[in-house]
Amino acid sequence: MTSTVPAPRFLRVALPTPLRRLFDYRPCREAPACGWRPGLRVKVPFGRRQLVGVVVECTEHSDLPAQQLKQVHACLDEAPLSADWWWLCQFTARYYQHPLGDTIAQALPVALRQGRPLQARQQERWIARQGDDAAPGRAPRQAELLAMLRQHPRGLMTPAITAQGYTRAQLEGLLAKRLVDRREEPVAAPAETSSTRLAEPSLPLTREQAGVLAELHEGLDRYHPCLLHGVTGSGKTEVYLQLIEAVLARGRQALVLVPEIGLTPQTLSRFRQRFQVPVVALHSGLTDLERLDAWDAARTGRAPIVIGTRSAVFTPLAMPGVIVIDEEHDGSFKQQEGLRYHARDLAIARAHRDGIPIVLGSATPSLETLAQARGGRYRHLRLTQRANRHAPARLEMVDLRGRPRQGGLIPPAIEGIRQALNAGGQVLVFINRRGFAPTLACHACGWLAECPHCDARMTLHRQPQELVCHHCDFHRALPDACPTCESGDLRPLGSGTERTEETLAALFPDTPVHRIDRDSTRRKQAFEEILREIRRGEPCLLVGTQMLAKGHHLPHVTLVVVVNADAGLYASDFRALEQSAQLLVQVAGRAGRAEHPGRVLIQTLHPDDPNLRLLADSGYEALAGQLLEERRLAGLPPFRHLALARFEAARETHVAEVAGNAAEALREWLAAQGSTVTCLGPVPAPMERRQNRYHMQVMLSDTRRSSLHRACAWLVQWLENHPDGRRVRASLDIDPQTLS
DNA sequence: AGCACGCCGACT
DNA sequence: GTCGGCGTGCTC
Repeated sequence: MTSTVPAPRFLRVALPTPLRRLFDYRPCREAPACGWRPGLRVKVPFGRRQLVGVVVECTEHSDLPAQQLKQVHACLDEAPLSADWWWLCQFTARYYQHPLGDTIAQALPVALRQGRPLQARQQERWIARQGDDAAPGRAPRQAELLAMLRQHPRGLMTPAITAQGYTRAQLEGLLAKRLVDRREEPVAAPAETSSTRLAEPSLPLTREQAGVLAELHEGLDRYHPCLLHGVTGSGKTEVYLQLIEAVLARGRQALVLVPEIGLTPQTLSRFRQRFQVPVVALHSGLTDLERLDAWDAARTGRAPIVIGTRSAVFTPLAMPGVIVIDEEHDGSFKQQEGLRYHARDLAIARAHRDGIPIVLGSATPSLETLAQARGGRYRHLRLTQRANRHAPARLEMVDLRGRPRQGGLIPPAIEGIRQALNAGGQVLVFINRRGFAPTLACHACGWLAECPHCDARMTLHRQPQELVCHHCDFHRALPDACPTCESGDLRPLGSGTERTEETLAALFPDTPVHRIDRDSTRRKQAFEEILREIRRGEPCLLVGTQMLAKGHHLPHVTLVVVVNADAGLYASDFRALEQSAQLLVQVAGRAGRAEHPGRVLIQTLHPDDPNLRLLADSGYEALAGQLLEERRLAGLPPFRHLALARFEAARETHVAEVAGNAAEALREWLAAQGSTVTCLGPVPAPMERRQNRYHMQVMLSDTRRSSLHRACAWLVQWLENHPDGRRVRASLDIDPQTLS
């Protein structure tokens, strides 16, 4: 095929390698129909292997002599990948200072990264011809099949038909006799067939919801960032649904991002039940090809609603209409390795560029989002009333000091549990450690079970009985005697979910106890099974980690016990308090959704902690205001922006040396530039040794993103060029979520 | 990151 | 005598 546009001499290609540069190639003879353009996928020879890359630039010049350049092997696409997707890749690579090729690789479904053609798989739908009573002559099975198909006016897919015991040959027979039609369509979200969009009517709105929705309707045709700040049970989801209804009515698409744990079958079915149109979900359970199907359905606009977790922010949309970020404060929106992007922040950039509204929903907004709302940059929409009008559960502090503990619980808490169970309620015991006990200690000499590969204690597990490091997953058998003094007096120290479960089972032998943590729900479906059991409403005890706190409707829980609030409240990380407050409020939101107002007991060694008191007496927003003030004074986000350079190597001396050199070089450069950027460190990372690798970090901060960006760019360049850069693994975390 | 090439220990 | 440990070097 010849193109009217002359082929460029060179193609500059981004490839999935950690190298921060592009590679020049000569175009192959066969140009794509559209001519060579940025955004086309190409297969190229690279070293000894073949890689799939994306054309970034078509150019007449290369820094290398033409004869050194290899030729593109083949062009994989007929047209460039979506422009909005391409823009987002470039924005992401620039903002996070990550190699473009690797960014692209993250933003593409695996199947496309591997060079599959950009199209959804097809399936066949068989439809009986209307108003035709003709029979297939002397073919009884075909007649039966035809009768069955006539009962399905919209037709059936091949697998559904063969599952009934019919064969392909019978279908082909009917087709040859022109008694049925065959239609090819994409597997995910086949072209829309229905004219009505709603499958079930919208719920009536409260006055508050209606007001919020009216404000959202106002901004449908422009960039309109909104914080939807609604207490648990105030009906945020209904607002999303009705907003999306309006977006669909304009022929546009909605992208909904939810936390990792939030993409449950219930969430999905809520959307699927409401809307007649295809709802496509992007979650970790999809196969590579299913993901490609979904991606294509979104890209072509066949799927009006796309729901997914963090990585779904990269899904291209043919007609973007709105982005919704549910539980926007949730930490799972930030990727914690490699390309450390924040899906919420990228979504904001995307909405801005597309000129569409974006709704950030939360009962406990992040301080970043709250500051934007307070500064008037985001519209602050509030839902203050629970739809069922019940008062929220109050937080009650329980003083841990000097009280005997059983499985982490002290007598007043145990008494509270007994009362709640006697009243027919369910009780949720929230504990932030899985395993039996945080560690094993020798009572003769004080020895503690430590991980040989990390600066961390090993956690004692009972099922199965062993010591496990939660940082590197190292397992070891339980010692019979202390490795140091040979005493046999080894005892578990502290409590984890397993121990609390055991204690509760002994204290309340007539009540079922369900444990919910990563270990007990490892088996697929196990979590769903337990949740179904819980929803039946019989009195029971639930012991769990954060998994339980987030997003699940547990209408029969009337008491929540937080075993130890102090771990989060007094952690050193600058976001610890914010996150603990969010978690406590979310946990409290689990209690008393039914007829009873519900109680939340918080066990703490510091019942008079001013932050805890403020949260209990005045609520999340009051505490958040206080925390924002502290952040301002401390020069922390959202008032200053941070970037963290992490250094890691097998040898302690190497990390210290290289990180030191890098920081020193950077400081010199900053001084010479007269830059306002602050550079702290290097300091050892909070857990310096992990999996036998040593970690140090250098923190950069500034009030202006632009100067921080320049400083990071310089540091990245230095690491690239300096021989030191190759002796350690260095990575950059823009807007780090934690400093550990 | 891959994947090579390149020089020193315990095995068929 | 080989298989294989991971050190360093390159990829248009």
